[in-house]
Amino acid sequence: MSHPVINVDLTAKARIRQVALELFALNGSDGTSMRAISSRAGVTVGLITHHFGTKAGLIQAVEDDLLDGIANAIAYQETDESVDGVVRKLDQRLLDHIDANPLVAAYLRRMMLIEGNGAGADLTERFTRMALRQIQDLRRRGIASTSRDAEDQVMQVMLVQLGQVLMQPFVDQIAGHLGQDPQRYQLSLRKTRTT
Amino acid sequence: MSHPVINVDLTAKARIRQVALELFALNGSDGTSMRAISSRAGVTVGLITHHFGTKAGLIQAVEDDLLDGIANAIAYQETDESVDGVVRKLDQRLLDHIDANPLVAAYLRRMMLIEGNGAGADLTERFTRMALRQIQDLRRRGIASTSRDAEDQVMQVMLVQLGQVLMQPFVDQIAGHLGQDPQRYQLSLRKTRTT
DNA sequence: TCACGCACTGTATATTTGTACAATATACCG
DNA sequence: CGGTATATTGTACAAATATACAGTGCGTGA
Repeated sequence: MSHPVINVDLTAKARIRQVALELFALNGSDGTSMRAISSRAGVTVGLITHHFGTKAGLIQAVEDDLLDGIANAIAYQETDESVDGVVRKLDQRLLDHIDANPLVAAYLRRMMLIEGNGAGADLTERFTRMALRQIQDLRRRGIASTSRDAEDQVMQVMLVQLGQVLMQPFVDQIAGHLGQDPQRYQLSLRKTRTT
Repeated sequence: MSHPVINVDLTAKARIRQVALELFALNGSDGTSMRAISSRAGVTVGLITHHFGTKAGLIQAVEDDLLDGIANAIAYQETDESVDGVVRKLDQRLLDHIDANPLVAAYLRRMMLIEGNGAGADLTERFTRMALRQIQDLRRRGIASTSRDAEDQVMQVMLVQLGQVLMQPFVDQIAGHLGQDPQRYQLSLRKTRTT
């Protein structure tokens, strides 16, 4: 109920993006009006169109930011040396980043799981390509296993790691309705290759 | 592009419900206007309000129908006798029914995975309670294992069976973007009880 | 100082939405 | 046949929406 929760440390443009991500993740981009964004960000609607042109432009900007954040999170870091531990580190960094940014998780969930055909397909494709690029980068540096092909490794991290994160609220919800402790139930995914 | 694909065998009321489910599953209930429904169903907007009162009433009716269909599909049938095979049969019937009604799967996916807080929470709760009722019915008839508690069995079927169905498009989509054969990758879920 | 660019505001507009309602056709029952 | 309930239409309306645009304030560099 505390609507004008605005972070004055950010520029108006950044604040708009931040609020937009929040509302998009919560209610979808279709379900959030520019007026709702402007009101929560403490600006006028006109400023949004000034900075981002159109609503589609704002969505684009939000997704660019989101993907940049993930790319940075899972990028190569100097501390990565050992060949075998690096894949586990990659997985962990992705999970940490999503854990630290629940709005990112919610947005990805909405887009990747539901809007598979349509608006979300683009984001899913960009995410997939980005992950593939990062893994190929690690391979070029000789610090990611090359025993399996890169595509297989991408499927692994996206389905198993990301998939579990995306599904967890579903588990919690059902456990809640059954009066069970959600902590006791965790979903473990594995991709089975039917050769 | 063949918009007026109307099934004249159905009453207008049933046709409205059918078209509504289709559009709701595809674009969400917020994303589909009553005019879009009326146009595809070959009726006027007024008729929808006449039959269902309001848009919320239509959504309610669509979900009632959907849950009824599932309840019938997984209900006790005379052919069920053996104690051990009946749980597998229950799983299979749920999968068959969802397989035969992809729109139901799409609607459930949207509601249960995304709108967990909000509109979809109600449907998820109703679904969960219905599943619990069915399993308790089987137990009362003595044809479902009572070694585990019913809640555990519900979690099993909902997370493992339903969860896999809901996630499959996600797998296919990523595999498609990686140029892999989606058939080769299947997601297998299992719930781990961290006691 | 002044002119220019940028952030920002407020208003106007056309479109879409859900709902309400009066009017008409149709079927059904005595 | 007559009449009443139900199915169906068409129109009207207020609210919300995205976008466009003309204007205002302000800092910065020449």
